[in-house]
Amino acid sequence: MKLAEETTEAIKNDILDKAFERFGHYGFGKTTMAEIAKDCDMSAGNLYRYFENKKEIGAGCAKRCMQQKLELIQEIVRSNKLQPDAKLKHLALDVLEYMHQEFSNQTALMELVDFISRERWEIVHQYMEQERSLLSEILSEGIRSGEYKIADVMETAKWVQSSLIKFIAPRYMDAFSLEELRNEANGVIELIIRGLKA
Amino acid sequence: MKLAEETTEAIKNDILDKAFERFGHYGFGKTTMAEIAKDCDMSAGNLYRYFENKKEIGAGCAKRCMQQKLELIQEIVRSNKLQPDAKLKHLALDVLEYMHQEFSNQTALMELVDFISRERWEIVHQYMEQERSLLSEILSEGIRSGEYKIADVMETAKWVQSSLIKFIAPRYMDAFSLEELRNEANGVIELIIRGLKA
DNA sequence: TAAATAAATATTTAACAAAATATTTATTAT
DNA sequence: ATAATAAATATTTTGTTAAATATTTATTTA
Repeated sequence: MKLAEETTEAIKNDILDKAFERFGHYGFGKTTMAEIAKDCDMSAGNLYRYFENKKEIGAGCAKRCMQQKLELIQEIVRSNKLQPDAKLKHLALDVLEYMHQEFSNQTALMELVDFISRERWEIVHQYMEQERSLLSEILSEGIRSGEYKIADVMETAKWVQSSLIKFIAPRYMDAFSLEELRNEANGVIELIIRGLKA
Repeated sequence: MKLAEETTEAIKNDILDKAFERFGHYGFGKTTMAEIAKDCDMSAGNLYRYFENKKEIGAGCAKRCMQQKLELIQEIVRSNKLQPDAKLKHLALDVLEYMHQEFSNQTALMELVDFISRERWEIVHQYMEQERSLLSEILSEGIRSGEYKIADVMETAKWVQSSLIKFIAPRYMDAFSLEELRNEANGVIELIIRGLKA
Protein backbone atom coordinates (compact mmCIF):
# COMPACT_ATOMS: atom_id res chain seq x y z
CA MET A 1 0.00 0.00 0.00
CA LYS A 2 1.00 3.55 -0.69
CA LEU A 3 2.34 5.74 2.08
CA ALA A 4 0.04 8.51 3.23
CA GLU A 5 0.83 11.88 1.70
CA GLU A 6 1.85 13.26 5.11
CA THR A 7 4.18 10.35 5.74
CA THR A 8 5.93 10.97 2.43
CA GLU A 9 6.23 14.65 3.25
CA ALA A 10 7.54 13.84 6.71
CA ILE A 11 10.22 11.58 5.25
CA LYS A 12 11.22 14.21 2.70
CA ASN A 13 11.50 16.69 5.51
CA ASP A 14 13.63 14.37 7.56
CA ILE A 15 15.94 13.87 4.60
CA LEU A 16 16.28 17.62 4.15
CA ASP A 17 16.94 18.04 7.88
CA LYS A 18 19.75 15.53 7.90
CA ALA A 19 21.19 16.63 4.57
CA PHE A 20 21.17 20.30 5.56
CA GLU A 21 22.98 19.49 8.77
CA ARG A 22 25.76 17.80 6.80
CA PHE A 23 25.88 20.34 3.97
CA GLY A 24 26.30 23.07 6.55
CA HIS A 25 28.98 21.23 8.50
CA TYR A 26 30.99 19.43 5.83
CA GLY A 27 29.90 21.09 2.59
CA PHE A 28 27.72 19.99 -0.29
CA GLY A 29 30.52 18.19 -2.13
CA LYS A 30 31.92 16.25 0.80
CA THR A 31 28.51 14.98 1.93
CA THR A 32 27.64 11.58 0.44
CA MET A 33 24.24 10.11 -0.30
CA ALA A 34 25.23 7.11 1.84
CA GLU A 35 25.82 9.40 4.83
CA ILE A 36 22.49 11.16 4.40
CA ALA A 37 20.78 7.80 4.05
CA LYS A 38 22.43 6.45 7.19
CA ASP A 39 21.34 9.53 9.14
CA CYS A 40 17.80 8.76 7.99
CA ASP A 41 18.10 5.02 8.74
CA MET A 42 17.56 4.02 5.16
CA SER A 43 19.55 2.83 2.17
CA ALA A 44 21.14 5.23 -0.28
CA GLY A 45 18.98 3.90 -3.09
CA ASN A 46 15.82 4.65 -1.17
CA LEU A 47 16.66 8.37 -1.15
CA TYR A 48 15.80 8.36 -4.83
CA ARG A 49 12.20 7.49 -4.02
CA TYR A 50 12.00 10.96 -2.43
CA PHE A 51 14.41 13.12 -4.44
CA GLU A 52 15.52 12.86 -8.04
CA ASN A 53 19.19 13.25 -7.13
CA LYS A 54 21.66 14.91 -4.78
CA LYS A 55 21.36 18.31 -6.42
CA GLU A 56 17.61 18.20 -5.87
CA ILE A 57 18.26 17.57 -2.19
CA GLY A 58 20.52 20.62 -2.21
CA ALA A 59 17.84 22.63 -3.99
CA GLY A 60 15.27 21.36 -1.49
CA CYS A 61 17.43 22.55 1.41
CA ALA A 62 17.82 25.96 -0.16
CA LYS A 63 14.11 26.27 -0.84
CA ARG A 64 13.22 25.33 2.68
CA CYS A 65 15.77 27.72 4.12
CA MET A 66 14.34 30.51 2.02
CA GLN A 67 10.84 29.49 3.00
CA GLN A 68 11.79 29.87 6.65
CA LYS A 69 13.18 33.28 5.92
CA LEU A 70 9.93 34.21 4.19
CA GLU A 71 7.94 32.99 7.19
CA LEU A 72 10.08 35.07 9.51
CA ILE A 73 9.34 38.08 7.32
CA GLN A 74 5.68 37.15 7.08
CA GLU A 75 5.40 37.15 10.85
CA ILE A 76 6.76 40.68 10.95
CA VAL A 77 4.60 41.87 8.07
CA ARG A 78 1.40 40.41 9.50
CA SER A 79 2.02 41.59 13.07
CA ASN A 80 -0.66 43.93 14.30
CA LYS A 81 1.42 45.31 17.12
CA LEU A 82 3.97 46.94 14.82
CA GLN A 83 3.68 50.10 12.75
CA PRO A 84 5.13 50.09 9.20
CA ASP A 85 8.33 51.83 10.36
CA ALA A 86 8.90 49.21 13.03
CA LYS A 87 8.11 46.44 10.58
CA LEU A 88 10.77 47.67 8.17
CA LYS A 89 13.26 47.94 11.00
CA HIS A 90 12.55 44.42 12.18
CA LEU A 91 12.69 43.15 8.64
CA ALA A 92 16.20 44.48 8.21
CA LEU A 93 17.57 43.58 11.62
CA ASP A 94 15.83 40.28 12.37
CA VAL A 95 16.59 38.80 8.97
CA LEU A 96 20.21 39.89 9.31
CA GLU A 97 20.36 38.23 12.71
CA TYR A 98 18.81 35.05 11.32
CA MET A 99 21.17 34.91 8.35
CA HIS A 100 24.27 35.62 10.37
CA GLN A 101 23.30 32.96 12.88
CA GLU A 102 22.83 30.42 10.11
CA PHE A 103 26.18 31.16 8.49
CA SER A 104 28.27 31.46 11.64
CA ASN A 105 27.10 28.05 12.82
CA GLN A 106 27.09 26.20 9.55
CA THR A 107 30.47 27.28 8.27
CA ALA A 108 30.37 25.24 5.05
CA LEU A 109 26.96 26.55 4.01
CA MET A 110 28.42 29.02 1.51
CA GLU A 111 29.22 26.07 -0.75
CA LEU A 112 25.52 25.31 -1.07
CA VAL A 113 24.89 29.00 -1.75
CA ASP A 114 27.46 28.93 -4.53
CA PHE A 115 25.87 25.85 -6.07
CA ILE A 116 22.42 27.45 -6.00
CA SER A 117 23.73 30.75 -7.38
CA ARG A 118 25.49 28.93 -10.19
CA GLU A 119 23.01 26.26 -11.18
CA ARG A 120 19.62 27.09 -9.69
CA TRP A 121 19.34 30.86 -9.85
CA GLU A 122 15.60 30.60 -10.56
CA ILE A 123 15.10 29.52 -6.94
CA VAL A 124 16.76 32.71 -5.74
CA HIS A 125 14.75 34.72 -8.22
CA GLN A 126 11.49 33.25 -7.01
CA TYR A 127 12.44 33.86 -3.40
CA MET A 128 13.26 37.48 -4.13
CA GLU A 129 9.92 37.96 -5.81
CA GLN A 130 8.06 36.72 -2.75
CA GLU A 131 10.21 38.80 -0.45
CA ARG A 132 9.40 41.86 -2.54
CA SER A 133 5.74 41.02 -2.37
CA LEU A 134 5.89 40.93 1.44
CA LEU A 135 7.81 44.18 1.48
CA SER A 136 5.11 45.76 -0.63
CA GLU A 137 2.53 44.78 1.98
CA ILE A 138 4.35 46.91 4.51
CA LEU A 139 4.61 49.77 2.06
CA SER A 140 0.90 49.57 1.24
CA GLU A 141 0.06 49.68 4.90
CA GLY A 142 2.23 52.76 5.26
CA ILE A 143 0.47 54.39 2.33
CA ARG A 144 -2.97 53.63 3.75
CA SER A 145 -2.03 55.09 7.11
CA GLY A 146 -0.73 58.19 5.32
CA GLU A 147 2.82 57.70 6.59
CA TYR A 148 4.44 56.91 3.25
CA LYS A 149 4.31 58.79 -0.05
CA ILE A 150 4.95 56.20 -2.78
CA ALA A 151 4.13 56.38 -6.48
CA ASP A 152 4.64 52.73 -7.45
CA VAL A 153 4.54 50.22 -4.60
CA MET A 154 6.06 47.27 -6.43
CA GLU A 155 8.90 49.33 -7.85
CA THR A 156 9.57 50.88 -4.48
CA ALA A 157 9.61 47.44 -2.87
CA LYS A 158 12.34 46.49 -5.34
CA TRP A 159 14.38 49.50 -4.31
CA VAL A 160 14.03 48.88 -0.60
CA GLN A 161 14.98 45.26 -1.20
CA SER A 162 18.03 46.28 -3.22
CA SER A 163 19.18 48.69 -0.57
CA LEU A 164 19.10 45.89 2.03
CA ILE A 165 20.77 43.20 -0.03
CA LYS A 166 23.96 43.30 2.03
CA PHE A 167 22.05 42.30 5.16
CA ILE A 168 19.52 39.90 3.69
CA ALA A 169 21.50 37.98 1.09
CA PRO A 170 24.09 35.37 2.13
CA ARG A 171 26.96 36.83 0.11
CA TYR A 172 28.50 39.19 2.64
CA MET A 173 27.58 37.34 5.85
CA ASP A 174 31.11 36.13 6.47
CA ALA A 175 32.95 39.19 5.14
CA PHE A 176 31.80 41.60 7.85
CA SER A 177 31.23 41.27 11.58
CA LEU A 178 27.70 40.99 12.90
CA GLU A 179 28.15 44.17 14.91
CA GLU A 180 29.20 46.14 11.84
CA LEU A 181 26.34 44.73 9.77
CA ARG A 182 23.84 45.46 12.52
CA ASN A 183 24.88 49.07 12.72
CA GLU A 184 24.77 49.47 8.95
CA ALA A 185 21.44 47.69 8.56
CA ASN A 186 19.98 50.01 11.14
CA GLY A 187 21.39 53.09 9.44
CA VAL A 188 20.27 52.09 5.97
CA ILE A 189 16.73 51.22 6.97
CA GLU A 190 16.39 54.50 8.88
CA LEU A 191 17.49 56.45 5.84
CA ILE A 192 15.09 54.48 3.66
CA ILE A 193 12.20 55.02 6.06
CA ARG A 194 12.84 58.76 6.03
CA GLY A 195 12.88 58.58 2.25
CA LEU A 196 9.53 56.82 2.13
CA LYS A 197 7.87 59.65 4.02
CA ALA A 198 7.99 63.21 2.73
CA MET B 1 72.61 52.54 -14.92
CA LYS B 2 69.35 52.44 -13.10
CA LEU B 3 66.10 53.03 -14.97
CA ALA B 4 64.39 56.32 -14.24
CA GLU B 5 61.58 56.05 -11.71
CA GLU B 6 59.05 56.96 -14.42
CA THR B 7 60.36 54.28 -16.74
CA THR B 8 60.00 51.63 -14.05
CA GLU B 9 56.49 52.83 -13.35
CA ALA B 10 55.68 52.79 -17.05
CA ILE B 11 56.88 49.20 -17.37
CA LYS B 12 54.88 48.15 -14.31
CA ASN B 13 51.87 49.78 -15.84
CA ASP B 14 52.41 48.01 -19.13
CA ILE B 15 52.65 44.69 -17.31
CA LEU B 16 49.39 45.39 -15.49
CA ASP B 17 47.74 46.41 -18.78
CA LYS B 18 48.68 43.20 -20.50
CA ALA B 19 48.03 41.00 -17.50
CA PHE B 20 44.61 42.54 -16.88
CA GLU B 21 43.67 41.97 -20.49
CA ARG B 22 44.46 38.28 -20.15
CA PHE B 23 42.99 37.84 -16.66
CA GLY B 24 39.76 39.34 -17.95
CA HIS B 25 39.67 37.20 -21.08
CA TYR B 26 41.06 33.86 -19.96
CA GLY B 27 40.97 34.04 -16.17
CA PHE B 28 43.65 34.47 -13.52
CA GLY B 29 44.48 30.76 -13.34
CA LYS B 30 44.76 30.10 -17.07
CA THR B 31 47.03 33.09 -17.70
CA THR B 32 50.72 32.22 -17.56
CA MET B 33 53.65 34.41 -16.64
CA ALA B 34 55.22 33.47 -19.99
CA GLU B 35 52.18 34.85 -21.83
CA ILE B 36 52.20 38.10 -19.90
CA ALA B 37 55.94 38.39 -20.51
CA LYS B 38 55.53 37.78 -24.24
CA ASP B 39 52.82 40.44 -24.44
CA CYS B 40 55.33 42.83 -22.84
CA ASP B 41 58.20 41.70 -25.10
CA MET B 42 60.27 40.48 -22.21
CA SER B 43 61.24 37.21 -20.57
CA ALA B 44 59.17 35.62 -17.84
CA GLY B 45 62.00 35.98 -15.36
CA ASN B 46 62.19 39.69 -15.96
CA LEU B 47 58.62 40.13 -14.68
CA TYR B 48 60.02 39.43 -11.24
CA ARG B 49 62.06 42.60 -11.39
CA TYR B 50 58.75 44.46 -11.32
CA PHE B 51 56.41 42.24 -9.30
CA GLU B 52 57.14 39.79 -6.52
CA ASN B 53 54.98 37.08 -8.06
CA LYS B 54 51.86 36.39 -10.08
CA LYS B 55 49.49 37.06 -7.21
CA GLU B 56 51.05 40.50 -6.79
CA ILE B 57 50.32 41.17 -10.44
CA GLY B 58 46.72 40.14 -9.75
CA ALA B 59 46.62 42.39 -6.71
CA GLY B 60 48.15 45.21 -8.76
CA CYS B 61 45.41 44.84 -11.38
CA ALA B 62 42.74 44.95 -8.72
CA LYS B 63 44.27 47.98 -7.04
CA ARG B 64 44.52 49.85 -10.31
CA CYS B 65 40.97 48.96 -11.26
CA MET B 66 39.76 50.24 -7.91
CA GLN B 67 41.90 53.33 -8.27
CA GLN B 68 40.19 54.07 -11.59
CA LYS B 69 36.84 53.64 -9.93
CA LEU B 70 37.91 56.06 -7.20
CA GLU B 71 39.05 58.58 -9.80
CA LEU B 72 35.72 58.29 -11.57
CA ILE B 73 34.01 59.02 -8.26
CA GLN B 74 36.47 61.79 -7.46
CA GLU B 75 35.60 63.53 -10.71
CA ILE B 76 31.95 63.49 -9.74
CA VAL B 77 32.62 64.58 -6.17
CA ARG B 78 34.89 67.46 -7.18
CA SER B 79 32.67 68.70 -10.01
CA ASN B 80 31.48 72.22 -9.47
CA LYS B 81 28.64 71.99 -11.93
CA LEU B 82 26.75 69.39 -9.93
CA GLN B 83 24.67 69.81 -6.78
CA PRO B 84 24.98 67.14 -4.03
CA ASP B 85 21.81 65.37 -5.19
CA ALA B 86 23.11 65.13 -8.73
CA LYS B 87 26.49 63.97 -7.46
CA LEU B 88 24.92 61.11 -5.56
CA LYS B 89 22.87 60.14 -8.59
CA HIS B 90 25.89 60.15 -10.82
CA LEU B 91 27.87 58.24 -8.26
CA ALA B 92 25.30 55.43 -8.27
CA LEU B 93 24.60 55.34 -11.99
CA ASP B 94 27.99 56.10 -13.50
CA VAL B 95 29.83 53.64 -11.30
CA LEU B 96 27.24 50.98 -12.10
CA GLU B 97 27.72 51.68 -15.79
CA TYR B 98 31.49 51.48 -15.42
CA MET B 99 31.38 48.21 -13.48
CA HIS B 100 28.89 46.55 -15.77
CA GLN B 101 30.93 47.56 -18.80
CA GLU B 102 34.05 46.06 -17.24
CA PHE B 103 32.37 42.77 -16.39
CA SER B 104 30.37 42.30 -19.58
CA ASN B 105 33.50 42.68 -21.68
CA GLN B 106 35.95 40.82 -19.52
CA THR B 107 33.88 37.73 -18.83
CA ALA B 108 36.55 35.91 -16.78
CA LEU B 109 37.18 38.85 -14.48
CA MET B 110 35.09 37.38 -11.67
CA GLU B 111 37.88 34.88 -11.07
CA LEU B 112 40.22 37.72 -10.15
CA VAL B 113 37.51 39.15 -7.91
CA ASP B 114 37.21 35.80 -6.14
CA PHE B 115 40.94 35.61 -5.61
CA ILE B 116 41.05 39.12 -4.16
CA SER B 117 38.00 38.48 -1.95
CA ARG B 118 39.55 35.28 -0.67
CA GLU B 119 43.19 36.21 -0.23
CA ARG B 120 43.55 39.99 -0.35
CA TRP B 121 40.45 41.33 1.38
CA GLU B 122 42.48 44.20 2.85
CA ILE B 123 42.67 45.72 -0.63
CA VAL B 124 38.88 45.76 -0.83
CA HIS B 125 38.67 47.14 2.67
CA GLN B 126 41.02 49.99 1.87
CA TYR B 127 39.13 50.78 -1.31
CA MET B 128 35.86 50.92 0.57
CA GLU B 129 37.31 53.29 3.10
CA GLN B 130 38.39 55.71 0.41
CA GLU B 131 35.06 55.42 -1.35
CA ARG B 132 33.32 56.25 1.92
CA SER B 133 35.58 59.22 2.38
CA LEU B 134 34.60 60.56 -1.04
CA LEU B 135 30.96 59.93 -0.28
CA SER B 136 31.31 61.92 2.91
CA GLU B 137 32.59 64.88 0.89
CA ILE B 138 29.30 64.98 -0.96
CA LEU B 139 27.35 64.67 2.27
CA SER B 140 29.34 67.49 3.87
CA GLU B 141 28.65 69.71 0.91
CA GLY B 142 24.96 68.92 1.26
CA ILE B 143 25.08 69.82 4.94
CA ARG B 144 26.86 73.11 4.26
CA SER B 145 24.30 74.08 1.65
CA GLY B 146 21.54 73.21 4.12
CA GLU B 147 20.08 70.50 1.89
CA TYR B 148 20.96 67.53 4.09
CA LYS B 149 20.26 66.92 7.78
CA ILE B 150 22.92 64.48 8.99
CA ALA B 151 24.10 63.77 12.52
CA ASP B 152 27.29 61.81 11.81
CA VAL B 153 28.74 62.25 8.32
CA MET B 154 31.11 59.29 8.37
CA GLU B 155 28.47 56.91 9.70
CA THR B 156 25.96 58.14 7.17
CA ALA B 157 28.48 57.68 4.39
CA LYS B 158 28.78 54.05 5.48
CA TRP B 159 25.03 53.63 5.23
CA VAL B 160 24.75 55.20 1.81
CA GLN B 161 27.62 53.02 0.65
CA SER B 162 25.96 49.89 2.04
CA SER B 163 22.68 50.72 0.36
CA LEU B 164 24.45 50.94 -3.01
CA ILE B 165 26.59 47.84 -2.71
CA LYS B 166 24.59 45.92 -5.31
CA PHE B 167 25.45 48.52 -7.96
CA ILE B 168 28.99 49.37 -6.96
CA ALA B 169 30.48 46.02 -5.96
CA PRO B 170 31.34 43.39 -8.57
CA ARG B 171 29.37 40.57 -6.96
CA TYR B 172 26.01 40.97 -8.67
CA MET B 173 27.14 42.46 -11.97
CA ASP B 174 26.51 39.28 -13.92
CA ALA B 175 23.43 38.13 -12.01
CA PHE B 176 21.14 40.94 -13.14
CA SER B 177 20.68 42.80 -16.40
CA LEU B 178 22.11 46.29 -16.76
CA GLU B 179 18.64 47.68 -17.39
CA GLU B 180 17.30 46.19 -14.17
CA LEU B 181 20.30 47.39 -12.18
CA ARG B 182 20.03 50.88 -13.66
CA ASN B 183 16.41 51.17 -12.66
CA GLU B 184 17.10 49.90 -9.16
CA ALA B 185 20.18 52.07 -8.66
CA ASN B 186 18.13 55.06 -9.63
CA GLY B 187 15.31 54.13 -7.29
CA VAL B 188 17.56 53.43 -4.33
CA ILE B 189 19.57 56.61 -4.63
CA GLU B 190 16.40 58.68 -4.92
CA LEU B 191 15.03 57.13 -1.76
CA ILE B 192 18.34 57.72 0.01
CA ILE B 193 18.48 61.33 -1.15
CA ARG B 194 15.02 61.92 0.19
CA GLY B 195 16.13 60.34 3.45
CA LEU B 196 19.11 62.65 3.71
CA LYS B 197 16.88 65.72 3.59
CA ALA B 198 13.99 65.98 6.01
C1' DT C 1 76.44 47.93 -12.83
C1' DA C 2 71.54 47.84 -14.05
C1' DA C 3 68.68 45.18 -17.05
C1' DA C 4 67.65 41.50 -19.21
C1' DT C 5 67.79 36.64 -20.66
C1' DA C 6 68.32 31.69 -20.41
C1' DA C 7 68.98 27.85 -17.66
C1' DA C 8 67.95 25.54 -13.34
C1' DT C 9 64.82 24.40 -9.78
C1' DA C 10 60.41 24.44 -7.20
C1' DT C 11 55.69 24.32 -7.47
C1' DT C 12 51.35 23.62 -9.63
C1' DT C 13 48.42 21.64 -12.95
C1' DA C 14 46.94 17.85 -16.13
C1' DA C 15 46.31 13.19 -17.46
C1' DC C 16 45.05 8.96 -16.31
C1' DA C 17 44.19 4.77 -13.49
C1' DA C 18 42.14 3.31 -9.11
C1' DA C 19 38.87 4.12 -5.67
C1' DA C 20 34.80 6.26 -4.03
C1' DT C 21 30.32 7.78 -4.77
C1' DA C 22 25.95 8.61 -7.38
C1' DT C 23 22.40 6.52 -9.63
C1' DT C 24 19.79 2.57 -11.63
C1' DT C 25 18.09 -1.97 -11.62
C1' DA C 26 17.01 -6.45 -9.72
C1' DT C 27 15.42 -8.57 -5.72
C1' DT C 28 13.18 -8.98 -1.19
C1' DA C 29 9.88 -7.67 2.39
C1' DT C 30 5.54 -5.96 3.92
C1' DA D 1 1.40 -3.15 -5.08
C1' DT D 2 4.42 -0.20 -2.43
C1' DA D 3 8.53 0.33 0.05
C1' DA D 4 12.73 -0.83 0.83
C1' DT D 5 17.28 -3.02 0.18
C1' DA D 6 21.28 -4.91 -2.10
C1' DA D 7 23.68 -5.52 -6.16
C1' DA D 8 25.04 -3.61 -10.58
C1' DT D 9 26.46 0.19 -13.30
C1' DA D 10 27.67 5.01 -14.35
C1' DT D 11 29.83 8.98 -12.86
C1' DT D 12 32.88 11.64 -10.07
C1' DT D 13 36.62 12.19 -7.11
C1' DT D 14 41.20 10.94 -5.59
C1' DG D 15 45.88 9.76 -5.83
C1' DT D 16 49.79 9.44 -8.59
C1' DT D 17 53.08 10.65 -11.96
C1' DA D 18 54.28 13.36 -16.10
C1' DA D 19 54.09 17.77 -18.00
C1' DA D 20 53.52 22.64 -17.57
C1' DT D 21 54.30 26.69 -15.18
C1' DA D 22 56.16 29.70 -11.48
C1' DT D 23 60.09 31.29 -9.44
C1' DT D 24 65.15 31.61 -8.61
C1' DT D 25 69.79 31.67 -10.03
C1' DA D 26 73.60 31.97 -13.24
C1' DT D 27 75.03 34.36 -17.40
C1' DT D 28 74.90 37.71 -20.92
C1' DT D 29 74.15 42.36 -22.71
C1' DA D 30 74.33 47.21 -22.95
